[in-house]
Amino acid sequence: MGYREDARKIKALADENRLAIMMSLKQKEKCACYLLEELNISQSTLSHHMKLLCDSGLVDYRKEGKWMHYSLSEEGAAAFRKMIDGYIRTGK
Amino acid sequence: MGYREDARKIKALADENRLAIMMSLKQKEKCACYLLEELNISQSTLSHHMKLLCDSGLVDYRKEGKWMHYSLSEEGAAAFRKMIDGYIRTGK
DNA sequence: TCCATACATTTACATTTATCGATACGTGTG
DNA sequence: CACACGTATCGATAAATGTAAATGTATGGA
Repeated sequence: MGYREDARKIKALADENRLAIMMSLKQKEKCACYLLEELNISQSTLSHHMKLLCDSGLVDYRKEGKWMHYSLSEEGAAAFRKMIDGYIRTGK
Repeated sequence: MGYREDARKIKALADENRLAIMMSLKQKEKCACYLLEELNISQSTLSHHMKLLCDSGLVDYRKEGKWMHYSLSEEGAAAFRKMIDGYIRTGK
């Protein structure tokens, strides 16, 4: 019936820059200012991308003073994997 | 560096109607005319979606006379899973 | 308290994408 | 060959998305 929510989560990963962010976060937790130096995008654009990734559950955030620290969510990844598998796995 | 190709493949799955198509194909191979009856979209729109899914490698096609038969690709699914895991799996 | 810093939100705009009607293409049938 | 049928492609349009400048908000330091 409603695939909207799943489509929204998948869309969170369906962007070049967000994939680059995920790859960067694989190594370790990073703060927004660090990600901003790695990618060639504006601060507002990065903030937009991080919001989508966090909303999808794939990325966790931790606020420390003025800094936002982002990291991959293992739980989010597990749920994502499971969700994807529900669509691409053959058989019942 | 170049995440464009992966983003394109993920985008193939990032749509409500295409998720519905994948769920339908999970059961068994289906011809386009059958899918057309299941979904509430026009024939040209379905053709567009099927092209994206086939290009991503997630769906195989088989032409039989006038009919196009679509099915999930196990190889495509395996490659997709692996690709996704490369982005969401924590650690190196 | 004033200011600089880090980040989020708003606004506007350009590009991409989903959609459909019309048309073209290919295939089997009479 | 002419036609019907299934599907693909083209052209146009509306909606969604990515982007950045401007502005707002919160935090810490002088």
